[in-house]
Amino acid sequence: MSEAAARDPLAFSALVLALAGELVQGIHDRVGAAGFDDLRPAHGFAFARISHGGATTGELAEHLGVTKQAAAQLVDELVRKGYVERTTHPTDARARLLRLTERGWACTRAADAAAVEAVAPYRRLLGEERFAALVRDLSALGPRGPVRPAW
Amino acid sequence: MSEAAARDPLAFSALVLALAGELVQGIHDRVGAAGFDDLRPAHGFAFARISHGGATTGELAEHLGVTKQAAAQLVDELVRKGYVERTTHPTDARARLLRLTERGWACTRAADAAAVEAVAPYRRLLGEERFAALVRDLSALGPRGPVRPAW
DNA sequence: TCGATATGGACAAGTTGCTTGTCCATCCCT
DNA sequence: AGGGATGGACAAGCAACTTGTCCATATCGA
Repeated sequence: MSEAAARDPLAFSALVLALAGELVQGIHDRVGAAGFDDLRPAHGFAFARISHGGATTGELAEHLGVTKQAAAQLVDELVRKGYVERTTHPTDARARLLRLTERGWACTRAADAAAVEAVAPYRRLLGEERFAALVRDLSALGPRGPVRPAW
Repeated sequence: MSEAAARDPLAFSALVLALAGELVQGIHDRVGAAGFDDLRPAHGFAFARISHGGATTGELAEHLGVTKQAAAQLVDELVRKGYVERTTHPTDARARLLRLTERGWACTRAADAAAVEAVAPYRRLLGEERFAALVRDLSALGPRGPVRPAW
């Protein structure tokens, strides 16, 4: 695949997709092993948004690239499992501000540690210098949009 | 995000995932615009496997990371839409060998062209040299496993 | 060569994570 | 104050998957 990818954009895309899948799976597995085994990757993407100063269900929906009903359903589940709490919104009585509970924060920390471990083999494989260059170039590409594949 | 990604493996993973999503979506949109608008990205991943010398439903299932029932369902749809045909397997009377029809090949060619276009902006952004380095490093990471995110 | 077990695939039913559709309360603008 | 926009809840529907079961054929050991 290595040589093919250099010439074939389709293979290149598959490569990026497969890498993303491995990273997500690797993180998910480790987070599960750390005791948070009642979550799916999508929940982690939600955490990332909520932890960043709180969020409303609508903002979460946009961030995840799904309808707000789907986001509300996901939030329901997180509340029921004790990771998230709905508080009153400071400036909008209609909205509810989502915040992480202590368990939610613990899971976030576990995910951070899991990500370090999941990325480590790749980091080692390339060496620090080439890995840094990879991160730099990927960042330059600056993909923006929902963090979750939308298809 | 650029600077964060350099230090935060979680952000790095999100970056790779978002890029993969953009590439897949970009290819999918262009293939649809080329007249093959009755397909989903998963179908494309199936084409890639079938075009490579044919495949059985079971092999396809493994390649996609789903059960063979799911793969059979997907194949049914592709046959119904005229992209794939089931032929007898040369050495195993139980199995059916899947092959692309002419329409299937046309779609594969369209996907190739679409991938070139979808990748082009990124290629331009980095320049040929850095892009080649990116492909080389990604290839070196050598992710293997189902092409479809399994979660 | 024959019997036991494994494998490819079809058929059926159930699950789930999303969708669209509808409604109400609250906000914002004039 | 009135009217449209927005955040969110409730309900129903759907599509892509799953598990479970069965049959035909293949493979392997005695």
